[in-house]
Amino acid sequence: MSKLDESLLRPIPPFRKLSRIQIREILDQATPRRYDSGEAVFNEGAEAERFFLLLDGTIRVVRTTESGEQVVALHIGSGQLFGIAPALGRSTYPATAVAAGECLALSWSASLWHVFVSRYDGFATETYRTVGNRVAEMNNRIVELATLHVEQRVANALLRMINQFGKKVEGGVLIDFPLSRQDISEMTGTTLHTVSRLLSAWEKQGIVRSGRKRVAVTDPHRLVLIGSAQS
Amino acid sequence: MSKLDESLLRPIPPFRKLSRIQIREILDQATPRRYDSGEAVFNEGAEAERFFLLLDGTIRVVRTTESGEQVVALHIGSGQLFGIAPALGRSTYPATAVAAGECLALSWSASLWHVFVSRYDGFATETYRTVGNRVAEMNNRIVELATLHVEQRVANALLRMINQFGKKVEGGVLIDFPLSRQDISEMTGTTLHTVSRLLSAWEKQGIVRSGRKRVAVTDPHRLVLIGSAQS
DNA sequence: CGCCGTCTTGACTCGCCTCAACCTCGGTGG
DNA sequence: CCACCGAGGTTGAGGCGAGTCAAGACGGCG
Repeated sequence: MSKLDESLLRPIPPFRKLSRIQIREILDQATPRRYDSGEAVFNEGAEAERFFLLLDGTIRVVRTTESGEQVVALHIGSGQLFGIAPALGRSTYPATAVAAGECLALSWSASLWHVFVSRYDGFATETYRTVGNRVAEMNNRIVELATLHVEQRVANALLRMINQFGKKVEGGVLIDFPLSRQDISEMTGTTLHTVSRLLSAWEKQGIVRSGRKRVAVTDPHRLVLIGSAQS
Repeated sequence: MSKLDESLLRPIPPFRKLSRIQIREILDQATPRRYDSGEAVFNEGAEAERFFLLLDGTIRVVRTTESGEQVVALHIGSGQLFGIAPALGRSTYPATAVAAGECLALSWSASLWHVFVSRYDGFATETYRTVGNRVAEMNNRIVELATLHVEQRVANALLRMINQFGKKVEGGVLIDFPLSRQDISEMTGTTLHTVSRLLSAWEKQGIVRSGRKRVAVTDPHRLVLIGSAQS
């Protein structure tokens, strides 16, 4: 196994205050691994034996209902910790993490969590800041689901995606990982049919351009209007 | 100001491992206060200067959309910490906390948070366990809102309420704080009209008994069936 | 006693889900 | 190299769940 470079962790908030030596320690305990598109990193309900840091790619966090429907809880981008059940005193993962596109992640044994927290200055604080952001995001989704119409929810979901994972291309911003109509419907609590209809309509109006598992937004401002249209 | 009794905090998880002397220290720094029904403890967006422990009553945590609609994020029962923005690295409260019925709470300056965490064994761990539970609950609500019908969501909301705040009375379990149709609709993302119709129908079937700001469940089992009815 | 907040109930409407059929494209194997 | 196949996407028709509009009853509090 080739040695991991210290510069990998340097810019990531939880590790920002650490010395080169400390980062070396942390890296030496990490297990790197590649995941194929669609592969599960861990499964809902499984023992939370490890926690993860995504180095490259995008992770989709999914929950499955008893009746087999899927709901996308959130997406994780590179540089973010995930699977941090140990941080919240849980012994099992609350959701399934699936690689959306090819991914590269480090992982550590869950038993190291409290070691990191107590030994490394700023690690806990920064990590809980991340948790706080996710909680805030979840709260917003609850409010959205409870008050907005499907059209607005889909518009907002796309806007969130381009903010988090947008990549500038000529004539717009591309969501930089494979994203099907079905995926979007699972993020917004609707059906792939309705999403397809909306994207078709928006394409005609020049707001988005989309294809097989690919969505680019060409006119974000119009989407903002749609997403916040009152009543 | 009369001295608070140490036995108040003893049974509460974050303080369970502490000595009598430590609890005394903590109590001496606390400010107790009573809140009238409907009074706000703190407001969404305000500087998070204090964090709270609810000693008695029930707190409703509410978010307001730009268009003025309200969404109930969760309810807090006695013995729970709330307004713990500092724990998640936030400097403002993400939601408004309103007393549902008369309440009594202690509060501490936010600057004491990191003191508590570092000085008192088990405080951090137990608190983050609480956060974990709330995150799990939020996740469940997202899944519910995204996949279930209104009838099922209302049934599940009532079940959650009787589990958390239920009080046995003859012929059923009463939700032990004032809860209007409007409140229930704000918890489930629907309208007070629909909630009223559902409760009327359930009352005819002998599943609930309800009145002005009062709901009691007489047949929880039937509600469970309604709440998980497939398709 | 009168008023206002809460609750109820009917009638109507429409957003979005369901059902169904078909299209398109990329990958695979003969 | 081409034919096939299946996953993903599109689009129409129809129906119903639940929101909106509207009117009135109930009941607690000042």
